[in-house]
Amino acid sequence: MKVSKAQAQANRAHIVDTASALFRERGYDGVSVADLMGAAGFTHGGFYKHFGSKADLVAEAAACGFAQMEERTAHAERGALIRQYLSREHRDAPGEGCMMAALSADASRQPQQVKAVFAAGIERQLAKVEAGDSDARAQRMDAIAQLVGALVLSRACPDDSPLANEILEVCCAAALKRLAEQ
Amino acid sequence: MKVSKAQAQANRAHIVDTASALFRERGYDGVSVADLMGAAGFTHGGFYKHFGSKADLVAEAAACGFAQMEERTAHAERGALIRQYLSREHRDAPGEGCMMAALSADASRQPQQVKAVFAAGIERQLAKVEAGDSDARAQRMDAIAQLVGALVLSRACPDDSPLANEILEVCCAAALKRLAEQ
DNA sequence: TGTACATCAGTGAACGCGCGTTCACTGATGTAC
DNA sequence: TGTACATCAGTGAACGCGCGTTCACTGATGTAC
Repeated sequence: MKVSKAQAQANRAHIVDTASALFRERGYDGVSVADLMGAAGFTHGGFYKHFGSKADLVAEAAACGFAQMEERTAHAERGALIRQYLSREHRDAPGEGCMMAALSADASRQPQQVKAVFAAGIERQLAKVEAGDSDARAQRMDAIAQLVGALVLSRACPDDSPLANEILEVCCAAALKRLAEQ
Repeated sequence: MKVSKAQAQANRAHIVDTASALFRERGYDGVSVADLMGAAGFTHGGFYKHFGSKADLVAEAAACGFAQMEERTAHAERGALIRQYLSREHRDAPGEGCMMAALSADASRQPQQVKAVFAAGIERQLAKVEAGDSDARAQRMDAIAQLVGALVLSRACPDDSPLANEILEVCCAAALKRLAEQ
């Protein structure tokens, strides 16, 4: 049963979108092609009508994840962004959250092609400061590292444990304090 | 060919040690039982004379990795530690490096038992400040998050790329500055 | 506009492969006398 | 101390299973006349 070209294109985008969420939740090795296609509402065989291999999808899903992140944070105020980033909700829903925190470690074991997508995504986060202002760029880089590290560490602790929550609260306070001082 | 009890115990420790390095390099899913046993100098079948399952080893190798980290950093001066932590050498040799940076994301997808080992390891890092001094504890937690985040982000960038190196340098300078101010 | 045919997104069985795990076997170690 | 036997760490073939990938097939879409 063939579908219209427009439908096929929409289905493809839906598969990439589903992959970008599942990969963030379970890691690249934690999602099989059959898992993914099932979650997207298809059978596994059709995957290769859209992608050359699972590895190809990994890079595309990474780009999709970064784009989604950027859309969602485009119009937020900085303090609110920090609070949301280091919230329990964000920690417990990686599938819709930050690519850098969810998949950087996985990306570091992927081909250079995938790492390039991550570097481009990180660079766009840094590019939110005025071009050429190297102090502002450094300050932002430092702030992002602290946020990513705090989220990653909180997620490594037992679910909703005191230490997991303490890390979020303490690092959120520290990040907000630096924002105020800046 | 049986070996002496002392030898068997040493072999077991060697397998755990090898696993703790390989897991940090390739992630939990990137190391098979046969890979590991081969790297340790054995055939795969003997694995189950020492461990109930691969999952059991994961928790034990995590504890071993944290213990190794603690030994290696026990007598270092703080500034030197920061410089070493955010060096290219550390970034490019995760197998002998920080457990938090290499495996926190993997740990977040592992059973609670593994997460408990990570929480205990993180707690021991925090416990290096005077007990009861909550400001010092918070400051240390913040500092650790920034270091872990910087290393994780640098590793996600293409190997030895300008951005990967910039992240290390900028975050190292920021960490050292905060250490001096404190 | 209506009809005949080619296209190709999606299906689901099947492929080889590497995984975690099991097991019969080996032979030096450790023990009982 | 010397001898006979039990133990069990390590070997390597074999197991079932799920993986990524392939392929013959389906049938609505898109196209040619």
